[in-house]
Amino acid sequence: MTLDDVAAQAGVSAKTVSRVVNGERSVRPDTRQRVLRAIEQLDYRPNLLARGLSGSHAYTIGLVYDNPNAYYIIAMQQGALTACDALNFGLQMRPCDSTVPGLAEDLRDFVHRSRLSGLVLTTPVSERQATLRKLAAYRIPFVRIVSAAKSPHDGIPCVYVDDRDAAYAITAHLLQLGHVRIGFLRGGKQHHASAERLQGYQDALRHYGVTLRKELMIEGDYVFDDGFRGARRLFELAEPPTAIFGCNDEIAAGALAAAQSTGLHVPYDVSIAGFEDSPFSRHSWPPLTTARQRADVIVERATRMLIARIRGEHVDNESFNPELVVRGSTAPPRPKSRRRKRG
Amino acid sequence: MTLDDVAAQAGVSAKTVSRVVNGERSVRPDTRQRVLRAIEQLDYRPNLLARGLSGSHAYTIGLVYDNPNAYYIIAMQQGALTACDALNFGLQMRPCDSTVPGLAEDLRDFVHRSRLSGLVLTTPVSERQATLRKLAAYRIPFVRIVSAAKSPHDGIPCVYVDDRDAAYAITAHLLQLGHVRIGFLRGGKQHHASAERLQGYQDALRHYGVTLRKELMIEGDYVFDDGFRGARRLFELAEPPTAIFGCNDEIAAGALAAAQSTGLHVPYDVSIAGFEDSPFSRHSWPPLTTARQRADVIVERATRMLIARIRGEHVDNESFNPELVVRGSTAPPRPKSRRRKRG
DNA sequence: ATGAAAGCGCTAACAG
DNA sequence: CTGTTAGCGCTTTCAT
Repeated sequence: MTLDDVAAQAGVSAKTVSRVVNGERSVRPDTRQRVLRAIEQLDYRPNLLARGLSGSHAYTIGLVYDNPNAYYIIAMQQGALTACDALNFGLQMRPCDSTVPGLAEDLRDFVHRSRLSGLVLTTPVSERQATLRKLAAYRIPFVRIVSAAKSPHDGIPCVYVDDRDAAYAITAHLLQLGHVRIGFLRGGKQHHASAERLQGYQDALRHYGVTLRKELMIEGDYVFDDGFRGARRLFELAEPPTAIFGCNDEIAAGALAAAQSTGLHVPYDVSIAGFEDSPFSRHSWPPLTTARQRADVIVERATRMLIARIRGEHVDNESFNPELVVRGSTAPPRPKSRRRKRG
Repeated sequence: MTLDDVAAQAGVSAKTVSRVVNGERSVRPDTRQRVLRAIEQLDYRPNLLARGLSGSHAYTIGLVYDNPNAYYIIAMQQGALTACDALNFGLQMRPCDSTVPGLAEDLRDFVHRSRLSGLVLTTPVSERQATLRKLAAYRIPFVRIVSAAKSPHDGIPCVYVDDRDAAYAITAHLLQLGHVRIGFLRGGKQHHASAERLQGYQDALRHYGVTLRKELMIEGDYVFDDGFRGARRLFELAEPPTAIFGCNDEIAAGALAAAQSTGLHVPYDVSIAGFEDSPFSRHSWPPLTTARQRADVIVERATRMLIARIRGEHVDNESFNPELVVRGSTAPPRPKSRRRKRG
C-alpha cells in the first residue's frame, strides 16, 4: 500500500496525497476529502522509513538521559513511549554522560545520523547551558525538563518542576512534627534540583524561625553510599539532628541504613525523609516520607510539547509540582531531645 | 558520509562496502580490511532509514520485556544497545504484558509495522510456548533468554541461564554456615526461573541430608510485599527458620524489612539471601548475599546471536552461570546457648 | 569475488 | 492549488 496506490484510487497525483497526509493547507477541501476516503478504503499507512529518508526528519524523537536511577529512567521511558505512540512518532533512547566535553557534538551526530525530529532533554543534561546553546546553534529542536520555581524566560520550551516548593513542604512537615535540628544530605552539584531542594529546606527553616546550621548540611551525590556516610557524620555530631532530609530516596535509603547500622531506631530515634517517591521509598523499613514526582507524566508532557513544536505549533511552558507523601519514617522527635533543646 | 564516500576512499564499489558492513563472506580478506580501514577513517555509519527502505527488513531489532524490575530492564537495555551499536542495528524497546491473549499477534504487528529484523524475547515472554509457536509460524526470527540447567533442544536459539545451579550454591552456602532450617520465598509461577531456583534449593538440602519442610517454602511473586509477608509467616512458625532465601533481591529486601519490623537482627538472628545482585542487594543494611546475574551480558549475547541469525549465520545456544556473592546478610546461626543468654 | 543498474516510498524543489 | 522531476542512501538483482 503506497502513496501511488492511494493517488490512483483518488484520481490525483502522489504529491497531493502526500500533502493531505502531512496536513498541508494548500489542498482544496473536496480534493482532500477524496484523498482521505481513498486512504481509509485502502487502509494506507505511510512508511516511516521512506518518509525519514526523503523528508527533512524521520518522525522520530530522541530521549536523552544521564541518570543513575533505574526507576527514574523506566518512568521517563514509559512517558515518552505513551506520547510517541499516541502521536505516531518513533522513539530512540539515548543514555549519555552529561559531563563529557563533546556532548553537544555527540548529540548532533546522533540526531543527524538518524535524522531525528528533535530531542527531549532530561536532567542533568538539560541544565548544561553550553550544551543547550550549541544544540540551539545546530538548529536541533528540543524541549527540556528543568528544576525551577518559576517559568524560565529564555525562549526554550520546557517543563519545569518546582523542587523548591516540594522541599519546603517536606521540611515544614518535619518542623511541624516538632523537629528543630534537621540534617540535609545534598545531591550532586550538576543537578540544579539539588540547589533548589536545599533552598526549599532553608526557606522553611527561616520561615519557622530556625537558625541554619552549616554542620547539618552535608555535601554528596545522589548515591546510597553518600547518604550512608553523610548520615554517619551527622550522628557523630555533639548534638546530632533528630531528623534527616535526604535529597532523594536513594540518599535517604543510605541514611536509613546508617541509622540501622548505628543502632538507631527510625522514626523513634531519628526521622528520615527522601524525595522522588521511587520504589526505594516503599521498599525500605520503615517506608520513607517523600515527595511524589511523576517522571512519567513529566516526560510525557515534554514529549507532547516537542512534537507540537516540530509540527510548528505554538507551545507554552508547563509546570509540575511534586506532592508530599507522608509515610512511617517520620514522627515527632523523642521528648528527650526537646528537653535538651530547652535546657 | 555515505557508502559511496567509503567506496571511493577504499577504491572499491559501493556494493562491496555494503557487503562488508553486512558481514557477508564473499569478500576477499584484504579487500575487507581495506574497506574496514576506510570506514574507520571516515567514521562511517550506515543510514538505517535507507537500509530499511531498500532492504527486506529495517536492520532494527525489538527488545521485548515484561518485567516489573527496573534494574533488570535497564541492564537489559544496556546490553541490547551495546550489541546493536556495535553491529549497526537499530533497537526498539517493547514493554508488554506477557499474559494478554493476543500477544503473538501484537508482536507480529509490531514487527511488520516497523519491518523489524527480529526480536529478543526475555523472560517471562520467552517462556510462553504458545506465543513462541505462533511467532515461529509467522516466520519472525527471534532469540530467547530462558532459565534452564541445560541447553534446550527445540531448535530455537537461546541463551540459557542456570538458575538451578546458582540457587544450589546459595543454599549450600547457608548450609555450610550451619543453617538447617532454611526458608524459601518463591517467585511468580509464570517465571520458569522460580521453579529452577526452588529446585536448586531442594537439591542442595537433599544433597546435605536435610529434610525438606513444606512450611518453609512460601508462595509469592517477585515483589517486595510478598517477601515481607512471606517472611512474617516464617517468623511466626513454632520453629522459625534461621535463614531465608528469597527468590530475588526484591523479595529478600522485603524479608529484610520484615525482620527489622519484627525486631530481629540480620544476620545474627536470621540470615537472608537474595538473587540477582541488583542495587537492592547493595543498598540495604546489611547488604545482601546474592547471585550475580549479569542481565546486560546475557542480553548482549542474545542480541548478537539474533543478529548473526538474521545474517544467516549458524548460531549455537549459549549458557550463563550466575555467580555467588557473599555479603553481610548471611552468617552462622546463633548457638542455642548464646541465644538463651541474650533472650 | 566484485560491480552496474534499478529501484525501495516518500518529499523537496520547482514548475504550471 | 496541483503535478512533475529528482533524488534521499542503501540493497537487490543480475552481470561479469
